[in-house]
Amino acid sequence: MGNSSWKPKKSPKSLDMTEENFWLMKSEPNAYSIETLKNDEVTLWDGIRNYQARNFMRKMNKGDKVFFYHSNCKPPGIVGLMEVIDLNIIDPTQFDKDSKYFDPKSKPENPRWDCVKVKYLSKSDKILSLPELKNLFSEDELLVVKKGNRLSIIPVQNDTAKILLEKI
DNA sequence: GCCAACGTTGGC
DNA sequence: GCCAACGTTGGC
Repeated sequence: MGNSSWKPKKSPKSLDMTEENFWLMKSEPNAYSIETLKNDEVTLWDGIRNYQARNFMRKMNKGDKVFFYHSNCKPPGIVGLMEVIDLNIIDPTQFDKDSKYFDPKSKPENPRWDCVKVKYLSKSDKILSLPELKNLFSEDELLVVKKGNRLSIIPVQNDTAKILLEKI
């Protein structure tokens, strides 16, 4: 449960009507879990190799809230909340030959992949399971949790986000 | 620039 | 382990 009393921020950037305040990002807990983030406190959301997901990260603002979703596990669902604290960071793993995210087609003079930095806010007492999310999400939002969908980042509408915040 | 083949994701 | 639903690749 979050202790916070934050509100959707009113920064100068929010004059931009395309601003999104809430997002959902997926990670397999085997690869990176909410517990790991809690220990790390801060992490780079690197390794995203899907253009649409990358483009969503490019639309993020500092202070945006992100629902952390555990995928490919039992049970899948939202397990916590984090906050975007830094933007437009070149993903270092694309140039790391030892990384599973190494991209030989990406050149340092023209990097293909970038990402955001997030910080831990809270871990849910109880997982918000996929069946529950299917009832709460709009059609667009369901795209991220659809079977076989490779999109791992999606904007969450404010109305949906308010409901989710009550439940995590 | 089409599209068939292929690889990956991820719930079930 | 199955397989639907995608994104990517590459021959033409």
